[in-house]
Amino acid sequence: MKLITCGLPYANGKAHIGHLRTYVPADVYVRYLRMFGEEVIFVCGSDCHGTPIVINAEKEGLKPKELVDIYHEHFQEVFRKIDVNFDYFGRTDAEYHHERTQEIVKRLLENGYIYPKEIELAYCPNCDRFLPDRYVEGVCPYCGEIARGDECDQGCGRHLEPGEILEPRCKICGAKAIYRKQKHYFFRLTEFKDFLLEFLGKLGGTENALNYAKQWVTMELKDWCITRNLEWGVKFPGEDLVVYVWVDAPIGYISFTEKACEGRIDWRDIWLRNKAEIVHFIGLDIVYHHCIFWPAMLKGSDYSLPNAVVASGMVKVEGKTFSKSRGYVVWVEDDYLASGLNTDFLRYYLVNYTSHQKDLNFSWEVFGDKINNELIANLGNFLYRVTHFAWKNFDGEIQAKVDRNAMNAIQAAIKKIKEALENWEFKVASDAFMELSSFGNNYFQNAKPWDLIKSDRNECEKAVATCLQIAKALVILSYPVLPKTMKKFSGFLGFDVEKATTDDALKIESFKIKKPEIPFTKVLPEKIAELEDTMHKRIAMAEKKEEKEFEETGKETREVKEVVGEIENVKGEVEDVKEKEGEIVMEENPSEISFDEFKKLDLRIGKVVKAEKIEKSKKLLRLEIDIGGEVRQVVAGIAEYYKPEDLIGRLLPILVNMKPAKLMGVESRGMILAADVNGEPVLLYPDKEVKPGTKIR
RNA sequence: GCCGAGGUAGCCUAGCUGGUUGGGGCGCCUGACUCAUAAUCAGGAGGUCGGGGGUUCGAAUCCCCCCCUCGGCACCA
Repeated sequence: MKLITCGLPYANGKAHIGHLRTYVPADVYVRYLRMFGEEVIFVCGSDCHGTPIVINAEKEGLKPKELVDIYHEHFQEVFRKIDVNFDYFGRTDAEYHHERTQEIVKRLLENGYIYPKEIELAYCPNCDRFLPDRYVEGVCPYCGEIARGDECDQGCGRHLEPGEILEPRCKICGAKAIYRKQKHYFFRLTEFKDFLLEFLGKLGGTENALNYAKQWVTMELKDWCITRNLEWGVKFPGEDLVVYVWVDAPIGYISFTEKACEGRIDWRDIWLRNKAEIVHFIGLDIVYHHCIFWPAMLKGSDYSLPNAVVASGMVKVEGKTFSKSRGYVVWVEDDYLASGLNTDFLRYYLVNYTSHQKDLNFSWEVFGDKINNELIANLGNFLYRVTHFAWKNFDGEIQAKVDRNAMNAIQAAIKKIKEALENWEFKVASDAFMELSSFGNNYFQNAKPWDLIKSDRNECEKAVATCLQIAKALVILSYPVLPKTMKKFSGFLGFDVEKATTDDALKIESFKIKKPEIPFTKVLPEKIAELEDTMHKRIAMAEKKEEKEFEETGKETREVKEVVGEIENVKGEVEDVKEKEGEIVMEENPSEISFDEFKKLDLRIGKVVKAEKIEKSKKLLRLEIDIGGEVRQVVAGIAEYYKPEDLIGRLLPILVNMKPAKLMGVESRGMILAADVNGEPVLLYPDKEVKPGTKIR
């Protein structure tokens, strides 16, 4: 028995092609396993907790559950339409899931892997909330430099425990933060280091996941704070706290298994008695949670451990890094489903484009080419020409007389698929049936049944029977990738592929063919053009929006912008995860400042007199800048974009009364102002030559 | 800078425990055929296997150095 799970979609946004990159191959894998006679349970569900959901719901004027309902429904609908067929698709805000989570937390407590610890959390009385580390600024107790909550990032680099920092201030409103003691709970991750090293040595799955995980474990592990100050989530037993999302989310794999097993099997066989192979399909961005936190939690609560973690590579769109905010995104519902294209096309593209571990590039042009020239021209055409020929010339009644070579080819395809699955190579599996289809076309072409029908009806029947056998095998072997189409087409061949196994592909029987229909309709070039157009418009709009935002925020100080920017950070997948992990996410602050406040900024034009790279750093330049009679040393993170020699003699706006800081051991007294274009600094220059030291206002 | 994963024809790639002329698919060119969704079949052009050294009778494949891409860590006041 095997349990296959997929990383839970976070219920605060719509499904895009990046999601499908892991769900579709997982579904394909499950369907193949079943076809090979394996008993499989396939579960997934919505991840419903966490701060971003609470905040998003607030923004929309909804309760968290109401927001979750929307996206839970959305994902279910998307999966249904694209034939990703879970045995159970649950949600982590369900009662049964809360129970399971609490049970596991209790077990961890009993086993001594969770301990309480009073921590001092910075709290801003003005904003009336706890402040996450990065929104706290104060003085390092070790070196006296300015530091942020969790780390003396500018001075000695020491890690700071909550409460250590002196003179804490709220970075948002500037008010003095106070410390409030609060009891939180920690998971003893550090005790699992040896276990994890051993465990990862035998864990199966894709190398991309395993290599990362091994790298993490060899580095420093820290005990993990697993409680949060929130209302929304799984209550921590006996406290007015909620369990951290990343604790309860993977437990969904267990709770959803329970539901999927109801009335059939005992889920304990899987999760407590180790009687099933457990495989997690995930995206590359959540390897840490699945290879480190999760196995440690399972181990600590005496549950079964996963056997494999299969991580899919990243998705690119039109050759560019996937990015929602920049418009490089393909939405499943609004783009693909709305286009009316066969959903099997997308499945084929996602599975067949490249190896599961590698980056997948989604391009509408390539999509059209692959579908029309491979899937339809080769496979679709073969299925249709053969069945159509049999129906037209033999009334669909064909006696079983199959060429042995063809049987060998089918056998070889099955073998190739089986081996490919063992290596998580879904492209190779789909190539196997495409090769068999080529074999079929070849066979048909060489046999020339259209000639034989006139000269030797018996020989002709043999050729057709052989091709029909290949067609039947093709329907069966491609069904996991193309379920919708092959379900329908198997009807023309007189069987139901949903009930078929790979053995049926080798079973020789006479055929009764019904009048076939074309399995796929071609993707029209106009359709591709239309979809590309939608995409280009979206990208253009995103660029415009970015410019506008820049204009609006351009007047603010960089510091304010940074803080606001962090909240609005939606550049892509990975950042979503970071956002989800954020300790306590702040609400947006309108951050209007008065003229008096503005006057506090000593902005001037400076002239670069010297510039050099700081050794051992990638981004830092050490600049000496003439700010009018005085030469300041300033460190700027622009080395990736500007050469030191090009900067000498140039004029720059500079914030002179910036608090001094140390970066890589070099003191910086001042800050260069630059436009931030997707993280790329773009320097600004005065319109005319002005004297160094000229005030900016 | 450190650590991973890669760099093979226009594109996606196989090969990577060294050994006959580096395979396949898409695209491209030519021919054949007409059962079929201008589909199919045959043939062909196209590669200094990132660059440079080295080991070897022989390297895409092993060793060293370098370059580039992607990702993680450090770091953008």
